[in-house]
Amino acid sequence: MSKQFLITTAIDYANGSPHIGHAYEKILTDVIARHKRLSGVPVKFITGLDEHGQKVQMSAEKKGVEPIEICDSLAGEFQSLCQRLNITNDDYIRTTEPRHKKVVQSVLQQLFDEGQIYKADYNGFYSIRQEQFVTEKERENGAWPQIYGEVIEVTETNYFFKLSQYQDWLIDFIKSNESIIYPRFRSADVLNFLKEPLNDLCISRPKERLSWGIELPFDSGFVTYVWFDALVNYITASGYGSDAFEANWPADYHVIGKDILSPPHAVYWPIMLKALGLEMPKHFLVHGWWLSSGSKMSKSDGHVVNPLDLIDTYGSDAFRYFVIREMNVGQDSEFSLDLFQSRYNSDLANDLGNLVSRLLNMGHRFADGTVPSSTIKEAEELTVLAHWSELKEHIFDLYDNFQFHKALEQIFAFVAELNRYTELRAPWKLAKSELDEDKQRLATTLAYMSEGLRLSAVVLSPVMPDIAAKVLNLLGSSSIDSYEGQLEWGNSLAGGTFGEKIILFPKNEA
RNA sequence: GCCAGGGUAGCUCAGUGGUAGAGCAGAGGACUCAUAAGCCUUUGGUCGGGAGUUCAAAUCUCCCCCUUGGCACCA
Repeated sequence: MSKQFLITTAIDYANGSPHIGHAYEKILTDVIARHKRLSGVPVKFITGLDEHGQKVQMSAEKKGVEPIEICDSLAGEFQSLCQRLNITNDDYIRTTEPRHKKVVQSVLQQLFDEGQIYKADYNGFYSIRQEQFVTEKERENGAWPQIYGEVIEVTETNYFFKLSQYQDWLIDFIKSNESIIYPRFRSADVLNFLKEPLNDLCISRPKERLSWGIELPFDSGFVTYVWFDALVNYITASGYGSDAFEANWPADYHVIGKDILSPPHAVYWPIMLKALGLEMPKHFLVHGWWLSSGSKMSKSDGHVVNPLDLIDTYGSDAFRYFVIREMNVGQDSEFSLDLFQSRYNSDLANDLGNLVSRLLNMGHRFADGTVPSSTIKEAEELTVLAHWSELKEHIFDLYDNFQFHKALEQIFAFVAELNRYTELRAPWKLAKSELDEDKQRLATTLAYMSEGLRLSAVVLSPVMPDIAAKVLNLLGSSSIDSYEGQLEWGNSLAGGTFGEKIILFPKNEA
């Protein structure tokens, strides 16, 4: 089995409902996965849910239910989000699954046997109310802030992972693999963090404090805590311990938010893998956040609009288009209903959707519903061909370098070119002419509009899979599962049947 | 406080040394196949502030301001 392209999202934490950040990360990862598949690369795409820990246990107690009930419910919500967004993940890993527990315990046992995990006392200040340790840094003028309630000094025994011995190795590794973190400037955060000596990592919690977790295989009085649970999901889902693992690992991209790069993904995780003798992931793709100063956006009525509601109102492809078009991967981005509607109306409805409408209408009216052949090539056609040639040249470079916002901008500049071409040719005028050359121009114009739209649909496929398929069907063609042979300008649509006229992006009266 | 990202037209953003750009919004026009869409033309910016380097700075250097993150046994 040859190596697959392995791409993962961070797994979501089961302590709240999905929001736009969760949706974005999945869409971004899905776009990359789809693009790779269309490029002919076998892909394994993993996402999932992180279910253990204090917060889940506490909210279960508060609600008077078992923790797993909360997790099941949230797993349903997150998986349903994936469906609504048309996410093509190949696996959905939940950290409460037996396969995961098995892997976690196996790696913990291995490291314990090798002496890389040891037992030690931890002395610190513990807030009974918050059920967590607090640090000296949080003390204000010698007193603990009120939210912590009573704070007592306690000594607790725990297990520690020998993180610190790998510090020099990690610094060297990151410095000598500059491209591992995208965008690169994020490496500075990690190296900055690594300037201070690392402490060994506390990886356990006594069961009296936390029972909702995976038991340490070598001490039933403890569960493992966060890192050796959540991060390990990546190798669990890659089939660690089975033959499949070879074909999957290492990850090509871990797609994560900027908040969890350092230290979890860029420090703990590489060191854990190093200690286990496994290969390093090839890249971390670090995205920014959606800023929603406009999250309470409806000025007139003051209602708070949940961005995820837009999926149902406008369709998943419109939502996918918006987040991919607006976000410069790595930077933060602004979200507002106005911005969404502006993109929807002008790019999707007016430019793309309307172009499809006018083509279908004219195709039935002036060409008996059959896609004509192009028979002539004059200046107008040459301009369109040149534009496509230019776009074809750059579009995949942009995709491969995560410049999706620019890629979409350029695809829609090409759609605008098709609108411009249509105006120049004015097929509605040509249709009134009896001249043979005008009939040829008319046929050619409809053929060019069709072919231009076909090619647009092809390159839009990773971002708007449903719309791309619909457009191709309306042109009498069928949806694609590979770019191969699809990118050349030609006459392949000729003779096909135009679909019935349809509004691809209806404008909602608001 | 330290480190990093961002601060460019009303809005969202491109643009890293050589006469300020795009899309949207606004204004005007011709057209009519189309989702009152599209097309053409056009208004609009002392490029966060200040100083410096240079023949030339949005772009390089320094200082400052605003903003978003990181520097937590936080997920």
